[in-house]
Amino acid sequence: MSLKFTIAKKLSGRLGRAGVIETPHGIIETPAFITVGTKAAVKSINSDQIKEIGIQCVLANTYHLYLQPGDELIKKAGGLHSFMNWPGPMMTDSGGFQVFSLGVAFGKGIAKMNKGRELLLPEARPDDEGLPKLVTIDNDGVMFRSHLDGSAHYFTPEKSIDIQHNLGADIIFAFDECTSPTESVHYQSQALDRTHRWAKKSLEHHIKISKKEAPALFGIVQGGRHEHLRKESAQYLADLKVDGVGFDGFGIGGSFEKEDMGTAVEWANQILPENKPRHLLGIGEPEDLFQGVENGVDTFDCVAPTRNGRTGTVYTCFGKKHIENNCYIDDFSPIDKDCKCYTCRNYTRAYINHLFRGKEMLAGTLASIHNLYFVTSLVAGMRQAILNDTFNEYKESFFKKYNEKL
RNA sequence: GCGUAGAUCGGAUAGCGGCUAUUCCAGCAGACUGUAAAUCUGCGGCCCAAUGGGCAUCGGGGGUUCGAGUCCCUCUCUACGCA
Repeated sequence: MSLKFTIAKKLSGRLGRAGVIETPHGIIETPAFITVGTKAAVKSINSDQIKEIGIQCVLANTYHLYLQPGDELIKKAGGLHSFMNWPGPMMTDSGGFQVFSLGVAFGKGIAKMNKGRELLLPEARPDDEGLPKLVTIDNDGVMFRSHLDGSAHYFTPEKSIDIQHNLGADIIFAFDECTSPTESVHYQSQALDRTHRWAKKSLEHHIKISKKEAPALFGIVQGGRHEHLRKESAQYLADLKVDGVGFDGFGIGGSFEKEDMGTAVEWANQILPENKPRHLLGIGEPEDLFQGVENGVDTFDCVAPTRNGRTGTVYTCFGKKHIENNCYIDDFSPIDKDCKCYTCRNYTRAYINHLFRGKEMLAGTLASIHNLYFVTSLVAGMRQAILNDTFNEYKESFFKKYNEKL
């Protein structure tokens, strides 16, 4: 519990704020975009590149690293920072998202963010036919069947915390159940009770095993798209104390209908204590980042910049583009002419188009560097705009171009 | 000239008398939000009163058959072998 958070300036009329989180491995100036390095690697990017992009913090994943190479091995390596040669701040996710992604969402087209409300209609819900069951939830924990080799693993809050302590990130998360928006209010409520019980167990166990250089622990707000559940969750976690000690900060989780995300975040942040950092889990498209910041989110992590980059979609100030499309074959301009990233300073659309068509590994690297720079800079710009009292202008001028879709 | 084997979408292939011609690659487009992901999805001949329907199509031509990419004849071309 070595986390200091200070607010430098608030966004007038909204919940947003600019601040600084201090961790044992350095500071995070917020709002900040944190990149995902699931298996102790930001896919296709090395540490020097992460640094050069301006990324302040990397989030790795408990579930994946527990399965491979094992948290004990990473502990033996001296922890994640040393193992992956990343000296800056780190977070680890608890495995709660895999309860969702390998569970209800597995193979059924339910995502972190969903478009349209059809999913909510019972008759439109996808069935389980022919799919392996990889997740079984009970009140004490979750049985995962490894997606790698089918072996069974039982995760409890205590186990997740143990693993995360071994991994050694600066900020760790309580074990939670990320639910699908297709679930009924009744189920969401039951799942929320479970997530709260696990939050308490996570905190208890964390305190019990913490030594001097213990990580900071964030509790995770759930509750789907229901105002009373989101608020109940925020209140419960805000009030939760074990031996007088509460969470160091909070995560906001869930799988959303696109239009529900902002309100769910706002409900939670109206209740969560102002003086502790709030992390919005798994959100990273520009429009969502703006919504998050306005509604009081300090940090975000998301796979979007790297996954999009690796699969040929690049962010530009005029919207997202498929760099592999044939209109870029002989386009010798950079991905984004105003971008200062390594990729845009040195390479053309034509070259990156060629790399993708030729299936060169460098394609994913260059596109990921650009996308990470784009998103990181976008959020850094939001911070600066809050500090300068120009947030609305910043937002307006961004979307004026971004939605033009040239 | 003779013999042998072939010719199926841009390329490579499957099919061995039966209804909707297979798959892969390339091509074109799309998706991706706490990473089952350097992955996945759709399209791929022509026509139309197009959320659907119609007509084609297996080198060319002819034939056998209720029915032919598939069997037969013939021509063309390709590869290999022999002169």
